[in-house]
This record gives sequence, C-alpha cells and structure tokens, in this order.
Amino acid sequence: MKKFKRHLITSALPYANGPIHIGHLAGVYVPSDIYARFLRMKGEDVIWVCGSDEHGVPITLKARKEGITPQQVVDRYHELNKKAFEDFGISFDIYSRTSNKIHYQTASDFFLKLYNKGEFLEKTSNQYYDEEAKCFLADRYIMGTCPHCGNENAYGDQCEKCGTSLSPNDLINPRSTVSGNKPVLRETLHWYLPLDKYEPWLKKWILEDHREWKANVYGQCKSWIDQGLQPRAVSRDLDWGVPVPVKGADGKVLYVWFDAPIGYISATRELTPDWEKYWRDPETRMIHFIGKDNIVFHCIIFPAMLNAEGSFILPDNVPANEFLNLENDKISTSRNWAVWLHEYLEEFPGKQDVLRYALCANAPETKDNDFTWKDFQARNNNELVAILGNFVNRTLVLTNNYYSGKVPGRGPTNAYDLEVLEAVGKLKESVESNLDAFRFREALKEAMNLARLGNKYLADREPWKLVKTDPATVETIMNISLQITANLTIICEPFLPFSMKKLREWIRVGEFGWKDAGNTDLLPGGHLIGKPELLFEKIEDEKIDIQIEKLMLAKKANEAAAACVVPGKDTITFDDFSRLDIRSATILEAEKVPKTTKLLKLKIDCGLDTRTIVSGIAEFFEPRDLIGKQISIVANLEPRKIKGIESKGMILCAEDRDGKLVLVAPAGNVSNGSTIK
RNA sequence: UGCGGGGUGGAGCAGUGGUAGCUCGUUGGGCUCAUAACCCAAAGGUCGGGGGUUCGAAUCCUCCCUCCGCUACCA
Repeated sequence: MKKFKRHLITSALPYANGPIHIGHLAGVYVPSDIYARFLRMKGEDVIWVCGSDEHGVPITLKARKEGITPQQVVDRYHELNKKAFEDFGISFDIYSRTSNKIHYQTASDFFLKLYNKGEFLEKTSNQYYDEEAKCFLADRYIMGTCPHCGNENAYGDQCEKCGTSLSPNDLINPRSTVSGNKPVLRETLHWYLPLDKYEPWLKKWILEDHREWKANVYGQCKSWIDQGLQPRAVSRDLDWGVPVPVKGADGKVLYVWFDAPIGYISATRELTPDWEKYWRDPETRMIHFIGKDNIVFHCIIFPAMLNAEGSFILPDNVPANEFLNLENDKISTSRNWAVWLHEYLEEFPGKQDVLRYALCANAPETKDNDFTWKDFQARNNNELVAILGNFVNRTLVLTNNYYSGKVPGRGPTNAYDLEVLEAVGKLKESVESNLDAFRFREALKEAMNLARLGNKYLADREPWKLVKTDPATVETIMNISLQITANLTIICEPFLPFSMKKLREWIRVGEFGWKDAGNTDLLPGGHLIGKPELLFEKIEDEKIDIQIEKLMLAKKANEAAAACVVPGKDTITFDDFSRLDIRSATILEAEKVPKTTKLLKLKIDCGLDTRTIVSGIAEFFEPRDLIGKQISIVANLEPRKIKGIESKGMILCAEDRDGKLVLVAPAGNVSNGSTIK
C-alpha cells in the first residue's frame, strides 16, 4: 500500500430534513469515527470533515408544509444533529453546513471554473411548471395517470403500480403534488456535466487502478460505466440553494448533488487555512465514507467534477456500506420507523459505547443487516458485560484484594504465560490490518478476543487457588492480566472511547498511542491502580420492552394513517360520466404475459366484440381461476400497446387499503355487453 | 424491464475450487476471583432451488426463485 503523508476523511453529509438514526450511524458515522480515531492514535496527520446537506427540493417542501422558511428547517436539524453527533462521541474535526457563506463561495467558484473552462453543455428543455407555487417541478413531484396501467397515482419518473419508468411528459392529466394544480410546460435553460466525456478516464481510474474497492462499490461503478454515461444537469430551477453564478441564471441554483460533495471542500476550508494541503497534494489520502445509495455520486460524478476542475486530488477509497434494517423492516424517516440518535441518548444515558458496539458488531458491510433490540440487549449483556466488563472487573478486584491495588512485578514465566503475552501483540496486528482494510466488524471481534484471552488465561491459571500455595506465581499471573487490561485501553479505544476513558482512570494511566499496543510492560510493578466500578451494566428486559413497544406504536400509527380512505376527487358533470362506456363482460382466456410479474393477457367477450385486454393484476389472480368469470370493463378507453400486445379497455377492480385488488362484477348474471350506469 | 449487491447451523456473520468456520443462543460438565459473570465439551448446516464444468464446487458456468439498491423521504 502506498504510504501517504496525511489523510482526509469525509463522511456523507446527512440531509438536514430529519434527525440522525441508527442507519446513518451503522452505515457511515460509526465506521468512519473508528477509522479516524485509529489514525489519530497512530499519530497520523488526519482531518475528518462532515456537515449538514441543506439544499434541495425536499427541504423547501417541508418548509412550505410547516409554514416556515427553508433556513428554519435546516437550522433546526443542523443543531439537533450536530449536538447528537457530539454527544455520541462522533469526533468530526468539523461539522459544517452547506448554507454557510464559505460554502456558497466555494461551490460558486467551483462551478465558475468549470464554466470558464467550457466544461459544461448548455441545453434548453421543456419542463413542467407549477404556476401557483411558482416553481418548476422535479419528476417526483408530478403525479398523473399512468399510460400503461391506468394507475392515477403514477409519479413523473415511475409508476409504482406497473413498475414502468416514465418521464413526466408521459403522464395523462399531470398534476403538481405541491399545489394539486395542473402544471404547464415551460422552456428552461440548464447546464450539464458531460459525464460521457470522462468515461474513458473513469474506466481506467476505477476499473483498472482501483480493483481493491469493495465488491458492492466496484460492481456498481462497473455497471454504470459499461452502460455508458450520459450528461447530467447540474442546475435546477429553485430559489433555495447556491445560485448559478453566471448571467441569465436568475432563479436557478446548483443541483444538490453538485453542491453537496463540494461541501467537503468548504468544510475543510472552514476548518483550516491549510486546507489546500489536504485537497491538492497527491500525498494526501482521501477516503469517502458513504452508504450504498451514494456510490455513483462519490465514485463517478464527484470524481468527474474534480477531474474536470483539475487542481484537486481524487478519493483513494470509497468504503460504502449497505443498509441497516430495524426489526425486519426498512428504516424510514417518513414512517417514523427508526431509532433516533437524539432519543437514544436521552433514554440510554451514558451508554454511547453500547450502541457503538452493537452497530459496529452488526455493521452492514457486505449486505443489508438487521438491528433488533433483542440483539442489542444480547450484545450488551453477553459480550460487553460478560466478556469485556467481567474480565476487567475480575482483574481489578483481584489486584485490589491481593495487593491493595499495587501492580505486582512479573516474576518467572512459564511457556503458557509467554504464549499469552505473545498473543497480545498478534491481536493488535490483527485489529490493525482489519481496520486498514475497512473490516470494522472483524476488527472489533479481534479486539474483544483480547478480553476473551484474558478470561481464559485467568480460568486456566486459577490465581484464586494458587494464592494460598504459590504467591510468587500469582504475582506473575496478575501482572500479565493487568498488562492485558492496559492493552485493552488502547485496542478498544477506537471502538469504545467512553468506556476506555473510564478504564484508564481506574488504572490511573494516561492515553497511550497505537504503537504502545502489544507492549506488555505498560504498567510497571508498584504502579498504584484505583478502585474499579462496573464498566458496563446489564440491560434488563423492561428497558428493551419499552423500546419495542415504542416501535409497535409507530407501526400502529402508520397503519392507521394508511387506513385512511384516499381523498375524494373533484365533482364531474353527468356528461363526463356518460362518456365512459362501462360494460359487463366475460373472461374467455387468461394467461400470464411472459417475463413480467404483474401482467395478465385476457381475452374477453364484452358483447360488442371479443377483445384482448392486458391488465396488471397477475399478483392477485391465477389465470385459470379467472376463466369464465363475469367482470366489468371500461370499453372505450383508448387502445394501448403493453409489452407489444394491444390492450383495448380496462378491467375494473377495487383496490383495498393494502393494495389488494378485487374484481368488480355485476352482482347477478347479465348478458355480456350490458351497459353499466 | 435492466444493472449492481446479497440468500451459509436457532440468530447474526466469515469463507471465491481441495476434509464447512466464527460470535451469540441451546444442552451437558467444570470453576467460584468476577455483574448467575468465566472456562471446557457437545448437539445443530443436503451452503436459496434446478441443471452443467471438474478427480473434486458454498466457491466456476447456466437457468430460476427471493431480498435490497439504482428510483420521493433516505446511509
């Protein structure tokens, strides 16, 4: 591995429209904190930057909804999250924010430099505009009827009912989700970063020069590059963000994904006048810690920006984690399905390390993992308390009992003693190489193995028996146990900083450096240690049950919200109604459309003729069960090709609250083609 | 739909061609310094499913099933 002079660590900027939860922590902030602490202990020159990402449409919408300004929204979450990180021991060198003046300056300059170099394409396009809200609408904020399946609640980028991806112009009867009004098309000018231009360079830089990146990261990059990169717009029509700093760009701001990663640079500038050393010197090793949803921005788009700008270094590695689930369900801010950091800190005071431990031990490094409160409890009670806390406690209690807290000298050692002493050094090496490779889970396990080693050593040597017969040997045993304890304060420090600080106080030592780990003479004979307290306490069932109960309440609240009947639609005239040609019909044939999950091809007799209708109901009905069934259809819907099959009309179904479909049929038998009115 | 990453004993995870491993849990035993903590041992897996390559496959190829991401909020 190349030896670097200094390190620049960045962690994904959390979006400032909600609080921090355990998913953020396990994916990004706990691993990066461990890594930063580890490097600092090694005496490396390292800075670690982060901050709130405060721009983008969702924040403006949240502000609108609550009747406050976007700035008030971001102020609220910036302060909340900054404090929560601090209290949790996340040791950023700076936690900045993208609404800072220095960020506006940095992002503007960055854009201008690319602009002046002629790196951007300028293009006009037609986009939907909400005249009432006076804003252009991002794809996701336009809803309308899906041209494929008739779902009236399809989004501008995708219909969730039939799964087809759409563009806003495909939607029938588009409406703005901001105001509910019909948006109009308006011409607008934007700047595009021509990613296709950087494709050959990216190909070499990632696919050849960074084969060591994690499989999930490398795989996703390869897939993007292989598919061919497209120019991406870097600006948006919005009044919240960094204004595009060129003439004629009124009402336009930099798109969040363009401005957010520049936030790493702004934060560094804010932190130190020496910032250029960290961003421009190839002797600096830059590492981006992110979650898997951010891979393409950090591995493709941001590097392309940096490369186009020309004066900055590129990331050496981007260790992205997968996602953490909570009690078998996706973590979701909007559904309140999360363990919020600020709440945890209040409800489990002084237990930062327990959560740090549980999240690191179960970090989603190679695949999505699940956090459960029972697992959290078990990790605390069976590992932190039983293995680490217990070893420390028995060592310190025995030392106090036998020697009134005075560290005994190490007398003669046997082969087993030497083996144990040697194992300490090996475990240190192992923790170190795992941390170097971003394998935090394995590193933590090895660190805990040091405590396991200690427990086994005590059990094998049984000083409580020997103390009556062979006090000299007991001195050696206790000396070695104390050296292991001192080593724990180093090796566990990156993972459990709060507890190791306590432990150092109890054994009355200062902070060691990482290089001291493996040294088995950290505590000289005669050194006086203090009285121990409990390093970790058992967590009883009641505390866990309260948390589980809290989640169940959130789930119930969600179900209650989902159970609300969808809002009624606008009044229509009788004329509008009578334009619909709804008829009874009978299904003659039914078969699945190959290579689809939801589509059935139906041949039906509707009285007028025998026709084919393709319908997205395959998940709810077996084709053979449908044959012979009488149903209701809209017969005069304009025909449309779906999967190459012409579909003439639409099957009427009632959709239940949970999305289940039920056929709408005449209650008694009628002849096919009977009109329904 | 496509692409990427997953699917391994009760739970959580390692393991990319050569006798299936770790942590926790379970069962039995030992110990009693220690927060009923610690130590030892055992039970428990046809490695998502089918087909193929190979002397040999969890590992390579192929088809399929399934979860997650790319795709609002969001790590």
